[in-house]
Amino acid sequence: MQVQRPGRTLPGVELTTDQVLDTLRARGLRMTPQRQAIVGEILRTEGHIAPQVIARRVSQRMPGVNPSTVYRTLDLLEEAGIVSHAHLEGGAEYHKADEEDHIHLVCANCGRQDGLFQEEADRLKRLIQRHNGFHPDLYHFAISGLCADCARKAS
Amino acid sequence: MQVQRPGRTLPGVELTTDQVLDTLRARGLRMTPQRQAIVGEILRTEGHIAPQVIARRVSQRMPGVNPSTVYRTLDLLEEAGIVSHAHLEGGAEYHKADEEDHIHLVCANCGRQDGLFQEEADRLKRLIQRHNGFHPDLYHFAISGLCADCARKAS
DNA sequence: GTATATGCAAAGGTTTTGCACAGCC
DNA sequence: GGCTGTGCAAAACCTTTGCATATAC
Repeated sequence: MQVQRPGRTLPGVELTTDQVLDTLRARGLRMTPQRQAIVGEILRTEGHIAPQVIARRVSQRMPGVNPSTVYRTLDLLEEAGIVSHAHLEGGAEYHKADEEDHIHLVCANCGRQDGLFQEEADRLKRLIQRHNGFHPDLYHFAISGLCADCARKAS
Repeated sequence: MQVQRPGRTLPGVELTTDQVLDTLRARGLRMTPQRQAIVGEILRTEGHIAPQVIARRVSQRMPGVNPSTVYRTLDLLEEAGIVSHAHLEGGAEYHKADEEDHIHLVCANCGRQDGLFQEEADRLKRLIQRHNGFHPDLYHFAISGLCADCARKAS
């Protein structure tokens, strides 16, 4: 039984830099080298990544890129529906919007991350909806807890 | 069907300043006027409260109390198991540890807050546990979404 | 050419830390 | 009296904003 990463890159839903470029152009926005680097960093990341980490990595590849550019680009990519953010222990982190069906399970002890499958997520959602008709967005906050290994050690 | 607040102060589980004092003493810690004010603010709050808000309210009642004292006290109260923090949209917020059975449902649109009942929470927990034996702590992060009213308006 | 993006610098906000003094036990 | 706790000030972060300059289209 493997835990670590679900690795569920749905075939055909893979986002490319070209698609991003098209989406930006359609909105009258421009694809600059800086944006390419930022988008590339996110596309290359499986799961989520914090703005500061993006800023650090991007400025390694392309020295001089300012953090403010990263933050502005993230806002813009989110408005364009290309990325989304979720709240994890250390703050907001970003991920490809097409990975949104990924509910973050984070082990509070070892930091290991896992994700629920769509079917499991749907069942959770239905259950919560029964409470006063609340429509949950289970992707927006992580779910903290203990992974099986850490839970075993703890007990 | 009332949504707003569940108001579930379990009878008999009410935490008092005296109990807090005992817990601190047992650890060789002291009860100062500042700590009394901070603890009082948390006890008086139903649900959760942000550190900055505690700092503001406390310094209104007792001018001169420094934010750093608030942060240090919160850390200490959390270590002592008196309070816990949960992550909401605006960052970490604190609540009495004995209110931990309160899962935060937060409407992303109107900010309205609601909570799941113990039974509902248990069912969610069991469902998630089936995934790789992950033991979720559903109180640590809020659950974002749309309340019934906002969901209706949105559709 | 022109509107959009970027870098830079500064400001804003929250949280942490070091240190001398105050005060609880 | 001694150890714990506090205020103050500064620093450390992260993030936002204004503005002049650069650049994608």
